[in-house]
Amino acid sequence: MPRSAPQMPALLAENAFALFGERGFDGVKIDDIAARSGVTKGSFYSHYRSKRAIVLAACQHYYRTYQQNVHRELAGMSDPLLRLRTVVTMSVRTCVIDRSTRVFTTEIFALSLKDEQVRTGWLQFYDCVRELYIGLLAAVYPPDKRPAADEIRAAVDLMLAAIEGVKLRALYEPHIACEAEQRTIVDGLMKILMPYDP
Amino acid sequence: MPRSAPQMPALLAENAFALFGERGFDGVKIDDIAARSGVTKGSFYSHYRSKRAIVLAACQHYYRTYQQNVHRELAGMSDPLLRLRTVVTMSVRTCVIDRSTRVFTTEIFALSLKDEQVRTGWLQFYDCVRELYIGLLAAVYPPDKRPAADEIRAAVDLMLAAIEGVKLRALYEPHIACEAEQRTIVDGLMKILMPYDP
DNA sequence: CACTCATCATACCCGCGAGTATGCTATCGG
DNA sequence: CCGATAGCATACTCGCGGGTATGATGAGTG
Repeated sequence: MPRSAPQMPALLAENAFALFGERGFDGVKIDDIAARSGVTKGSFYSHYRSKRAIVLAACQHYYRTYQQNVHRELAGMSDPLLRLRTVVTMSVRTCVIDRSTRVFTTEIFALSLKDEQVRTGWLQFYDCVRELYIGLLAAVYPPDKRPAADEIRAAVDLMLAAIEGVKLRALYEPHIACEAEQRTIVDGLMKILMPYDP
Repeated sequence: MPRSAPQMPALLAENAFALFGERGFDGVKIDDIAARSGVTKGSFYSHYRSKRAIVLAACQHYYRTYQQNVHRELAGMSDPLLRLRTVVTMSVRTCVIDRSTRVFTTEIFALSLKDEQVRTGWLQFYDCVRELYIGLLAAVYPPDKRPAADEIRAAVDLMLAAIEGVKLRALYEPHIACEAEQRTIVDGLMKILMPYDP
């Protein structure tokens, strides 16, 4: 077998993700992805059947990376409130502050309008994130003071909706998407999750 | 001068808006827009210089139509709370329930990533809407019980952010984007605007 | 050492759709 | 009634980029 086989599909997906985040799906050609991975178009097509396939692969790469980062970060952390705030902070950093990811996810939404598989992939990821937040938020309260399950769910849904809104605002008012504002945003989101606590 | 001159640019913009809402910017060819307007590509280009130009024109058409609808609806209405709720309801109907507008605005966001003029156009529109909401919300309170200006602004910002989130969710869970759910959504948004009132 | 087959490179094809060149036509000023 | 011209149609060009055909290479296998 040739030189660089086993990592190549993953490498292509990773580079595709990076390029898509820079220039959007339509702004990236197969040749670009191949070139950045040190190969040419011909060999690209021996790993992926079409452009759509690499887009899907890039999505999977993003979903996997996100989850890995979350779980790595949470690994040695036990205080429930801190765990919650950590994940909120990560979400803000990933979805709002980081321009590349913002571009990528915005493009996914536009693509979801036309492509069912992209849509279901994102939905699955989104469900995971939502369940994660529900678990983290529930853990903050002692069992006897814990709000009803549907209240928790509603708070999480609202918070996730607000993140999308903030992400959008960041697109138009870039000054809110900087490190300095991060704390303000996180505080606002925490307040949505726990409206009656400090 | 020929037959149907003066309305043609507006007609083209209107049809472009409709088509973009059905199939997205890339899914619509100049020929489609021209055909739907009863002309051919040749004459299209005597009104608009490029595809980008018609996209901009379609955006302007959307912004103008939205504002006209709002002001027409509010015209004979004086109760402040009802005025606020009316506009929220219109926003939900326009942005969330109506699939075509949802597609159109989602595409605008993706395009805004690449095109400065599209971005500034949207920003201007968004500012108008925000100021409109701030005025409507302030009017609900009697002057002596009115919250601080920045509290009102924060509530409006959060509500608008939540609309974006709901719009996004509607893309993935279409069942929430139906007439039946409209009331629930509006109630939720009103609660964000006025958290401590019935 | 031959044989195989996955990986990769080179060189090509081709459809699509934005934009253009050119000429027709009907309305309007004179 | 007669040019002038804006609005329009027809028929083209052409670049771009996704996808393919074909052949080289070299690592594992018997």
